[in-house]
Amino acid sequence: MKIAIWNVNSIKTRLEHVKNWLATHQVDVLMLQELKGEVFPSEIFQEIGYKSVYAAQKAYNGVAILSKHDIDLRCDKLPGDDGDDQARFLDCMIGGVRCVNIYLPNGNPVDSDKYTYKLSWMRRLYDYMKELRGAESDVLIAGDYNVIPEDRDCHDPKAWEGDAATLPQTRALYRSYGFLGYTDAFRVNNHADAQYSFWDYQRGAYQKNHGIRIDHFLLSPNLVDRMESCVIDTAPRGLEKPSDHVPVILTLES
DNA sequence: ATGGCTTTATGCTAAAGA
Repeated sequence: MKIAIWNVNSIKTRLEHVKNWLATHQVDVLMLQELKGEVFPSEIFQEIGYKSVYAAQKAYNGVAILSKHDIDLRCDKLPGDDGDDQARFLDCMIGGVRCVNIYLPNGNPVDSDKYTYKLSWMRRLYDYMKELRGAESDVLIAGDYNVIPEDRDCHDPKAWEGDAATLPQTRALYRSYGFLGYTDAFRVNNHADAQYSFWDYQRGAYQKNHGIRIDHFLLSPNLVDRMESCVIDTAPRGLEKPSDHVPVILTLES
């Protein structure tokens, strides 16, 4: 079973990229972030063999799950704040795997309520992940975390010092997911530096590989045992009018 | 370098992204 994540920075603008990528990679599940609009082209994905569910809003945020198999939607809002109406969360059961798609808030600037929102969102996610660890054996929480877990996940740690993606409180909350028993799939077998999932549009960042790794798969122990590989597909970043993020692909046994 | 690009929006400048 192959499951991928991809922050597309507007599904409308990236539709052809996504369709071509699916045709090439034939993943079972693709979880998208940053749809950036109310409209989602479900019919177009249906035509190429993918069912879909989505949570969208005008202009910002938005998440979707595409799947070749039946999707059992469990929840489309992260519990814990009734006033939070941002489209950043989808929880589904697909082929026996609990798949949670997240677009975690960016949080900058850090002296604003945006960072407060990020931290409270991360605490709410902790509670949700804790519940799932008790209820299910095969769980993955994946998507755009907007967290650089360690300095080695960043080309220039100095430049990111003080950013909402690296602040000690952010990293502490991210680590707390590990204490619940979740593992960063990418780092199970890969300890190389300079492995990134995002490059800024400016200053030729991609060509110089000045990137950061912020798109992650966190896996429950059962899924770590089932994991065959977790790789970043950097190729789409080199296309015309690319997203600033690239897909990460998880392959599970059977 | 203060975002130097990119996207969306009852749009033509502002806000957000990371």
